[in-house]
Amino acid sequence: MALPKVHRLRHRQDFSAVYKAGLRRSTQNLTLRALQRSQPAEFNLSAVGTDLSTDLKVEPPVEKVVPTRIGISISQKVSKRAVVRNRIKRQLKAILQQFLPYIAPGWQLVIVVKPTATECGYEQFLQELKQLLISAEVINGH
RNA sequence: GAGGAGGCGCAGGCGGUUGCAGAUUGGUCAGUUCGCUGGCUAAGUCUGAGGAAAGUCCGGGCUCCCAAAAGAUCGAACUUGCUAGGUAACGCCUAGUGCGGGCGACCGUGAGGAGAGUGCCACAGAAACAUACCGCCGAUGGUGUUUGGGUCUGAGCCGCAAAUACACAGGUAAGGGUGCAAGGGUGCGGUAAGAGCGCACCAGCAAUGUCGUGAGGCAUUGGCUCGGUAAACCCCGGUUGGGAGCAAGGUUGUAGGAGUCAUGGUUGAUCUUUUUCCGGCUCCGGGCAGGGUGUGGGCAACCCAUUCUGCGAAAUCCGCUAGAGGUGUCUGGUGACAGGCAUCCCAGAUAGAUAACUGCCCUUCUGGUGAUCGUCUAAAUGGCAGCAUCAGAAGAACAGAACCCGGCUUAUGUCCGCCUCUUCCCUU
RNA sequence: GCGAGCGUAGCCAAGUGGUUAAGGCAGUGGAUUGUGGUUCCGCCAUUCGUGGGUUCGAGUCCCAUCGUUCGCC
Repeated sequence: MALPKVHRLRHRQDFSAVYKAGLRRSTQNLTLRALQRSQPAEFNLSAVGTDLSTDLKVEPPVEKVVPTRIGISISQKVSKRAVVRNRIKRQLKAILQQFLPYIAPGWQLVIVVKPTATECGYEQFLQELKQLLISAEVINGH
């Protein structure tokens, strides 16, 4: 289970924009940074995804659904072994795949993994992510 | 049966469902110079990590810059260093030589020069590179005593002889002691005492012969003998053009020049030679650098193309996966490897895809059941081993491509599998 | 991708190849004091990250390896 390309944050500016303007929530092993991107002005400000914004500009009355985009940040400080880092990323992606339908459109999320997370399992990540998304009010009222 | 040595292989197999990435074929949207390009999408098809992908310790390919290439001398760097071969190359590999270790199979080896020079060798010791502390000797020389001889009446004297004392000059490197190390070792002769001073054997060195492509091996002869350290500086030999690295570089964008009046321009330095290099001069032919705007025509001016320099953007495209490629087979070679033929196409992500669950088979282990032969035993309804079948468990660990290859090193095993050899014990 | 440094007691650390590795803080034993502090005297490294090698001798020199820190693009 992994996220399709549409729902991923892919460029450096995306991440730095979220870090600059987004809100911040954190639990023991994870940190969530989130940024709502519903205003069209913000599209122009952020130099990201020009092809996407042009698509929207062509037909402004039809509210095309802006896809939720998620990035996962995990540094070498968490673990020096690539296998460990990749496993954590895959687990987080699988969880987010389940939550994706409940997330309000237009959010840009970055999940930062803290160095303590090496010992955590799937269940731990599931709980913490749920907690984070609810506290940031990213998940709309079902 | 027990212990050991060396080498090779494998990284379970075939499917299913869901999901991700790429390719292809469609569909659709946008742009278009009508060639196509890009985005989205999936009814389908195909493909999707490793033996180390790792560490980045070496060697290359590839790309750009210093015009390029070849040679000579000097310099610099490498830190390469027994020999022969293999390789695109290597500090890698193969086969050998010497030395060291092991009963052996086998293993290790940073293995040029200390007889070119300099430095260092703490403490101890006399002395660490040329010296003598204790000791031994004191033949010879010196001094003294005694005896004899010579001379002489005698005292005495002596280039006299013998004996003896001293340990003064001196000799010695056997022995003691110190040390990692004290100038070959052992034995016999020899000597005042000793000593390669002489001889025998051994070690080492040199020469000659012989075998080997060679490192070296073997034999003979010779003069007798030289401290260690070069992973201290260094000397010698060898190798190398330097720098940067796929974030190279191309493409694209943008800014500023040049658009030719130079007599020549280079790789660490100097010199020489060559050129399908760049540029210049002379002569001949062509042109007065090209295209456009402008103008009657030209000049000027401006724009484009060309060329140079600087800057920047984006993870859009190319580079970007057909290669010193894999597999099979034959030939040559002791071998590393080379050659021929056939056949195959096998990841290309870019905040970075390869995952989750599951079915059958296979392998191993544990337990049960069954039949039959083998073996142990005096004997078996008992034990051991194999076979068939059933049930359960395990199939892991180390670890994730990021331009690509060749090595090295490190990590790792389901009590993984296979082969060869060696030592000891028991039985025949 | 390219490059540079550091590992020495619980902590901070010095250390030309030559004793059983200098200090400071901390710890600990004793003395001083009626008690505590101060002060004074002691003790504390089974060996210099690990494994090989060179050397008579290695924390130091060489090689390999592990960990860690930092720089540039």
